[in-house]
Amino acid sequence: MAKLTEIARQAGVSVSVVSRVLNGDPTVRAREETRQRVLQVAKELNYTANYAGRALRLARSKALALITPNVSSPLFADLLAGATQAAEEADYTVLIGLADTITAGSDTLRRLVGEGRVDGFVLQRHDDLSDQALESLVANDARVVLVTSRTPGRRGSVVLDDVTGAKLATEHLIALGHKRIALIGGVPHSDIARRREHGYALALHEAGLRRRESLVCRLGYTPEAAERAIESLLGTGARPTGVVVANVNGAIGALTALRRAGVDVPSEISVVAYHDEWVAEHTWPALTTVKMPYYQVGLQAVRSLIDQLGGKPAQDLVVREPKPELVLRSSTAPPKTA
Amino acid sequence: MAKLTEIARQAGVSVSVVSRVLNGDPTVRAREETRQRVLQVAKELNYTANYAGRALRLARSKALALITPNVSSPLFADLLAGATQAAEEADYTVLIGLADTITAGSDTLRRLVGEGRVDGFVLQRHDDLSDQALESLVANDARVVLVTSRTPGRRGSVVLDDVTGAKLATEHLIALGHKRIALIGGVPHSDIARRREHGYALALHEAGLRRRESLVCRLGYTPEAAERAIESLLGTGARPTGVVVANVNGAIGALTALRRAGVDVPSEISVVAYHDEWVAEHTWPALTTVKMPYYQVGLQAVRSLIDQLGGKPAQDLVVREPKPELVLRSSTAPPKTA
DNA sequence: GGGCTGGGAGCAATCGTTTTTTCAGGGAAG
DNA sequence: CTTCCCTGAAAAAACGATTGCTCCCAGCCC
Repeated sequence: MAKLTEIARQAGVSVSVVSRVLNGDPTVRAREETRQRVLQVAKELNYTANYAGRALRLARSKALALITPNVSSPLFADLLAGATQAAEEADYTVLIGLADTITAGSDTLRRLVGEGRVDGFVLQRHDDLSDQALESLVANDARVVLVTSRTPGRRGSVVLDDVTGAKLATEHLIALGHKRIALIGGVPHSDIARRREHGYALALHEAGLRRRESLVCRLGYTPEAAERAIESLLGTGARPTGVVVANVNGAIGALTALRRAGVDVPSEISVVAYHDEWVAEHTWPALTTVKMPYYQVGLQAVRSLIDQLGGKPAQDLVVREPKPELVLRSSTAPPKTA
Repeated sequence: MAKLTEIARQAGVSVSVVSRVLNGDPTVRAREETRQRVLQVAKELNYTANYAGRALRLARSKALALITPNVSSPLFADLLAGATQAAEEADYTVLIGLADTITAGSDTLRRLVGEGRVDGFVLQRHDDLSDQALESLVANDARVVLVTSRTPGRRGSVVLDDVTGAKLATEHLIALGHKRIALIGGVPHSDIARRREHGYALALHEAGLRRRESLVCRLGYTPEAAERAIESLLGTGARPTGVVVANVNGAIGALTALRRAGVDVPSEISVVAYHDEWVAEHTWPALTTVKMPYYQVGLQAVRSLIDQLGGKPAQDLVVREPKPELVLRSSTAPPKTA
């Protein structure tokens, strides 16, 4: 690879001039002619700045890590795409870290920033990771932006408009005429789960429907949890006619459990899922979902993190645009008139 | 962050001694006592080597990039897990790059290695990426290991035992008594698709069954492609009673198309998918699949890449262990006796 | 003609590691 | 009493890019 010295030699100037010209330093004092020559030689030699040299000098890696509990979700793909876009705009590189290798005692995150490999984190925490556990993972002065979840304190965050999204899903069932609507939500201590439950409750309240505690399950977002939730809901005396599942993977599990129990969807029970992904189109029946703007979350999170690195205070943002969108498929229908 | 000089000062020795002690340099000459003191101070100060300084000096980043067309697949998650494991063993870091941002003219990959951000690539190419296009993406002297696919020439590769896997899937249908077995395969020019088709053909041949060209579709691995394939298969005079779909996502699309056409699975047509993932358990009917050892591919690929970085020649490997495994679910059954 | 200004460009320090080279002192061999 | 070698450790030279300074020179005013 061509180095600065090489370009300087061929252009007949000193390295400092080359560096300044290439970085567009406004304080450079060089004739236009010289500037062009430098640019020309750099292009000919196909120059790319050595990353280590720059990072060493600037004490900045211009890289950030996106930490997630699971990469294998189309939702994460969206988030990643947004993050990558924002990073590119600011000439940053995105590393991806898997949170399941980052257990409580792990110092992976500390090392990442300690070694200067990354300047900061965008962190999507697992539902089970408490605020304290989170703090124990990252160095005190590390720059962090949490996505989809919040944490009290000085870390930044970018979350979805969970209230509106969950409300939209619930309102869809209400509009169809459902009165007994269950919620299969996240684990109780999660702030995400609380917001979604709030949206659900809000929709019921505004429609003048009673919210029954027996219709709310809080077992988590996995298909297995949703299967157990369905079993429990079917066991109760007054079955729901509609179910809001606060996660699309859970909804897939719910469909499986309902099928196994011989309950037809949507004629006996309607199911609407929070989050949209391609597989929702291929379930049986195809899932009606609420699509949330994950791309935007990734985009904002990285922008916010870069702002933070630039010295601005951490922010807590809510992504409201584009708005949550109902994707109508075949898993919802009016309830059978009793 | 503590630096070498700081440790040296506190331990009362020079930086060079600290560096060598910390790196376990066998040629270091220091009294055991001195060595212990250095180690002690380093631990107290919680020292982590600055990555940029080291990379600059060694002209090695100790990082490698895993490039993939889509992260959002459980299969990729397996691959990643294996790759991460192998990387960790050798003290390397894994970056993930998205291939869809890497179009033909893109210099992303060149820059990655040109800037010295990574030492080499593990590359999972999109089915449509030809050998030439691939070569145009990476610098000539870049170290590359291709996964699941091969390329002629000096790049390394690690592939699945596609022949055995596809053969296993086909043999399962044969064992159930099927005689008219279709294949929904990959695009024609792909080496992966060719191997899988070969496995399919081999199974038929060994069972003394005729291979009919009309029963082989080569449209690719997407759900949409498989839907079209099903439509075309159903339109032919002599319908198959069993279908091998060379990719699980395709199989999901196939189930959708069959359902739409009113064809019952498995009573009218059996479907077996290549690759296993969690959602296969939640389709209707649940998909019988062949599970392939992706984790091992990731593991071997990174090991092979690191070997290559160490100066060993590139290798072409086939992962045969653990063996392809048939996961029996509900999408396959004996054919209706005509 | 001396001092000042401002344009044009180079010097050299610096970032944190690694690694080669050098050096001082002491003990053993001749 | 030299001469050598060995031990233990320090000094110094990279690696490549950035940036505050310095230096030089021409022109201009007084």
